[in-house]
Amino acid sequence: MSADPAPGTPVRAPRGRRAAGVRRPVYDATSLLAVAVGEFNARGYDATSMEDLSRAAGITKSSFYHHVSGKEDLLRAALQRALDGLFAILDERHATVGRPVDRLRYIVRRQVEVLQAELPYVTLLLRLRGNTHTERWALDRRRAFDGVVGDLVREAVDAGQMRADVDPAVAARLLSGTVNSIAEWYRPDRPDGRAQERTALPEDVVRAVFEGFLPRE
Amino acid sequence: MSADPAPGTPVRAPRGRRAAGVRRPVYDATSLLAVAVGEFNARGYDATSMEDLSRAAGITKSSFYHHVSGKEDLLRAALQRALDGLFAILDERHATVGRPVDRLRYIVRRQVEVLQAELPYVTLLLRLRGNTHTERWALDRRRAFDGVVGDLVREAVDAGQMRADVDPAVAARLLSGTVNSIAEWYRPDRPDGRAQERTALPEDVVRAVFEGFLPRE
DNA sequence: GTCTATAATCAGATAGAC
DNA sequence: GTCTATCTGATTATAGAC
Repeated sequence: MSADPAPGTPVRAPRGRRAAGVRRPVYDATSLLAVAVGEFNARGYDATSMEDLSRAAGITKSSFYHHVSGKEDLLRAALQRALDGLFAILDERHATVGRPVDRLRYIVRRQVEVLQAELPYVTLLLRLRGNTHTERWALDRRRAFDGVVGDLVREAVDAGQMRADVDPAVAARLLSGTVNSIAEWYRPDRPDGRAQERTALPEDVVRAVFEGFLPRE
Repeated sequence: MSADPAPGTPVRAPRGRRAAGVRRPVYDATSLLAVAVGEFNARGYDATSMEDLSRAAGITKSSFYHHVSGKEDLLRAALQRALDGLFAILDERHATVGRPVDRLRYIVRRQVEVLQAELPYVTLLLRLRGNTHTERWALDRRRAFDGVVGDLVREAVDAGQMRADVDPAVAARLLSGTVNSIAEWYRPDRPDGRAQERTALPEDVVRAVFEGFLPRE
């Protein structure tokens, strides 16, 4: 911030001064990624321009480019984070040992938890259309994850631990679809006193999916 | 490419000749809508240009504009069709009389059937972000539909016809999410002999959602 | 009804001053 | 690190010939 403009300089407010009390955060690549992902999710990746992103960050497009290398790299970084979170589940102990149906139950619960914890990043992942190389890479990785879950469903059905009168392939799709659909409505920041809903949701999903919505008898 | 126009074919200038045997269909607004919706779903609405649409139809952009008034009007027409299909369900007899849980079961089954029958149009509806006035209008209508279903879930829970240990609001979201997620994988044109899957799917969904994936005892 | 040509605008990205 | 100014190409849409 320059102290005073030279005489004759158009009297502009000192560059970068903001409304009283509104301090611009000090950005780095990570915090700008968070801003960008928020915008991507609000408008859709393709409908969001670099201008939109920089405006959301409170700087110009050029300044934004000083921090990030481009729109698609932002996307890649966000999708990497989502995929890392999901694949980490598959390495956890309860996902690798035990009856297939119990491993499946565990993975579903953890999938909901990761979705809650990394909501914007997972949301972005779930909305990909596959237009660019980056999107197709992420879709492939996501399909690989679903493939592991799908195999587990088949195992559980074969072992008689899940109902056999629904095609295992269809069951796996419905299972993934149910979990993923949460990204379309779950919002962690409830202003009212519903904070505990967060911890209840994974168990609610597991119950609903495995036991159904009809009352226990 | 093509040697001669077939007899009776209007003799058009050589421009726009097509590969041998590839006859361009006679387009009207409806058939171009079908083409457009297919492209919208493949790439996303925002990522699809009018150039993409006209190329998919086999005519130039200008010719395409001769038939349709613009990109957003195509979207509106498609969404109208999807919404009409869904709202029609709510007027059917089994959706209006009987126990709440039975009406709900019926609506879910019919929702899957409409999704199958109007797949591209419903798919487009389910992917809206709300960027334009048209999109927000459709989202509002869609929320109204979900609201009716949500009220019915609450009624069923209050009547003891659905389990009460899952928040009715969450149950309604999961229910809608499960049904809607079908649009992301169901494809009516299976080349193999799986044609009957179409009639099985609605019942599979109803069973899975209401009874769960665990085996019957 | 289809075409070529083009207008008007906006996109992602960069140069270079400060 | 941020800015103004600009480049290049794509986008929606139209004009007007055939």
